[in-house]
Amino acid sequence: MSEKTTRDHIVEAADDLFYRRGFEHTSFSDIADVVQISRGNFYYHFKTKDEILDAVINARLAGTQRMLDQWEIEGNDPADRIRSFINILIANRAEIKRHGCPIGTLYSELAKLNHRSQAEANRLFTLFRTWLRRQFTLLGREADADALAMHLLARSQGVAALANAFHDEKFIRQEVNQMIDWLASCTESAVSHGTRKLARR
Amino acid sequence: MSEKTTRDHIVEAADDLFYRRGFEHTSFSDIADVVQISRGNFYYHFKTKDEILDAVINARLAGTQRMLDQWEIEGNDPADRIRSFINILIANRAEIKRHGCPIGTLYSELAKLNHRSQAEANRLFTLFRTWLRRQFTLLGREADADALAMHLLARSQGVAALANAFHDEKFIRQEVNQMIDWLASCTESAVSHGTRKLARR
DNA sequence: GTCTATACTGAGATAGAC
DNA sequence: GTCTATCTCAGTATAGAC
Repeated sequence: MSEKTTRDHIVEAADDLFYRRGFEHTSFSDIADVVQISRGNFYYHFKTKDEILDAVINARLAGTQRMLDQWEIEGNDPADRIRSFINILIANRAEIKRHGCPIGTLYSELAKLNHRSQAEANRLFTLFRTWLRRQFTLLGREADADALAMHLLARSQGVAALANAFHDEKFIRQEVNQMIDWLASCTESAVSHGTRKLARR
Repeated sequence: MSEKTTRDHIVEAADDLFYRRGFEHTSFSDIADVVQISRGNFYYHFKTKDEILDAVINARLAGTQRMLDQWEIEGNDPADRIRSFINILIANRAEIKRHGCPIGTLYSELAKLNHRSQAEANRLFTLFRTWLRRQFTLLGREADADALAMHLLARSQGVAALANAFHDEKFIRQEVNQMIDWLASCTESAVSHGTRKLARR
């Protein structure tokens, strides 16, 4: 099983093109060229372009969830898992430099279009927010876990935006280091504030 | 003098619409409706849509420069001036919540379109970056002035992006307070590092 | 300087053959 | 499931009258 269907190929190509060129600026012809099918054939798989967008968002949601689950398994402690999040900036630095953050730029575009799938796209952010919030709670910062999660999300978004604008990978590394330091200071203050004792190795 | 010409009205309307709906998603008809002229009349003032975009970017550059000059006059010291920058997030919070940062979202869109005016749009970022860098230098942080300027720019971008995604003004206030605190800590460390003595009132 | 009318293009979408 | 042919529409842009 798990032979890729034409539908899968369409979603995959659309995902990539929506990231690199934007949703509105990607035409059926663009996707058809990549997938090597005729434009007409699209409508067997999707009734509208918006349906393709929803399929792409769902694919990204599923992929993101898988990644978070993986981090949950791999990370030895919450701080370790949060570092996995921070490090996606490094892992994807080349693409981020060229095209920004796939989540942030998609949301931004849909907001301008006042597109009905804005809320769906926002769920991508929420996935990270909720996951980070839980990690910060486990870190002994339940009082401000959500604020810390949002803070870290915002910094990542900002770094991606400027790395893109200035085509600067070194800036990503600089800021990632600062975020790692910031995370360490979060852990310390949690312990020193005594909100919760944490086993640290 | 300084009666607004039709051309001025077009640029003004386009500026607003490009911010709220995006460049590509704004049509000549949209602008014509606002300015109350016919579509045909456009081409007396601008030969192409791209020319309107350039005019909009130039208008934004001029407006930004005026604002920075004003802050330079009003601010009593560099820290005060940098706070003026941070506080635009508060001043524009309602619009940011609805449409994001006008500079960041425009750049992001043009990057996806691979538009030839990307570089022009980036000059908006550079204007802030250079100005902030000078303020941090005056603050006694010449060694890392540019890194601090980029850091602050990135945080502003991130805050705008998430405030937009989550429609959350309170988050803007939270983060602005943190940035003000961060700025204070910059000043302290500059003084304690003794890189430069600063007259502080 | 502003208008109306219109050309041209590329987009999303449909119909129906294979 | 995939194709070709075609429709419709919105968008940019042009021509030429006023």
